Amino acid sequence: MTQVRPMRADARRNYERLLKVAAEAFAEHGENASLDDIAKRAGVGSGTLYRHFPTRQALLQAAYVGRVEAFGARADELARELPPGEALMAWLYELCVGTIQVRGMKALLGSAVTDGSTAALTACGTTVRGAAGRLIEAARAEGFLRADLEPIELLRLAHGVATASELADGQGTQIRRYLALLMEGLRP
Amino acid sequence: MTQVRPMRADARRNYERLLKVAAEAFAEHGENASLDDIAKRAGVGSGTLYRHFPTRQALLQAAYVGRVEAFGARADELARELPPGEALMAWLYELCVGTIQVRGMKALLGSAVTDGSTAALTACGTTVRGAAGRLIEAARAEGFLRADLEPIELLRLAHGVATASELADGQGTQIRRYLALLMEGLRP
DNA sequence: ACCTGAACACCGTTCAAGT
DNA sequence: ACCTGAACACCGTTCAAGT
Repeated sequence: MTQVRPMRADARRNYERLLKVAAEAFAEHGENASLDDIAKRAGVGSGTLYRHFPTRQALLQAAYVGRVEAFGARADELARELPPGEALMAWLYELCVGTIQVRGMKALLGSAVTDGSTAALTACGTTVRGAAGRLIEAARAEGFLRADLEPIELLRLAHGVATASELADGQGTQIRRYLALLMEGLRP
Repeated sequence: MTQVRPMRADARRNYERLLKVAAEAFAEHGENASLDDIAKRAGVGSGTLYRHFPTRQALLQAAYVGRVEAFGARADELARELPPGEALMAWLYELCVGTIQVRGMKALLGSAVTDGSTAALTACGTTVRGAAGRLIEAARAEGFLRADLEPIELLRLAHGVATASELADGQGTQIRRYLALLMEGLRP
């Protein structure tokens, strides 16, 4: 493993300010928020932004890792509170809500379940696939889910449900309905 | 009704060249193809492009109306050739393939089934909703489809299936599978 | 009536100069 | 080692001048 030397104090400060501002900017303007604007608002030169985050995806990912990991933790929480079928359903619902309502999240979660994704993105992908895998296994054991469905496939279909619901009214009012229709087709 | 005066010869020539070039450009670069580039390739000033097509959506729509109408005609063709359930399935399949493979089409079909769409876009929406409506009614009469599903909702869900399949491998190899899973959940 | 293309504002990205 | 910001290439959109 390559040891990561601690950042110089000013570098670390800039890094964190960039993340904070980026999260705000993506939330406000979506995944295409101006990078130049983010740098300016963080009080750094644009070169500094590129030094820390070479691509837009890298910044987007860094800005939202926390939220993605929260989804992972939430899966286990729901697994403790609810019976398997309901836990899976509740988690997918929350995931879809986040996909639509947290602007920028859709792009991130989308590429997290895309076939040829970069290694960097796989961090989010691993988290979310792991969480889904645990819920799915339990739901399957109870006969709520057919056997021939990979976790990543269910995540893609849920992403599709979020997309469909977004087309409906931009909010998430149809998520429950569309999710129920989908799950109906995924029974054993 | 407002009578539309015929265009001046040079205007009509430019209009058609723009459409032709735009269809190529969108197919090649997707819905965000450079408008400036389209104008240049069509041999007109950028102002001329804006005169004919005030927004990107207007150009996208004009460039692909033909294809959308072909989907409408194709629905009736399939209805004649196949039993209702299969006709609906086959049509949705072709629609999903188009959504993924014809770059730029996804944006257009998406906004055609979006809740608060502009009047201009509703042209595509009307065509595609009408076609879906006819197929759905027949499939429902034969007991292939639950009663509480609007045509536009099925179109949104199909759009979701296309999205999910796009995440899988960028091609359409998973469309049939995901569509089958969806339809399973839409039975009466 | 219609077209042209310069002009403006904006954005992403790179890199030489600076500390 | 890290930061800055000017510089470059590109894009969307408008509009005065031209036919």
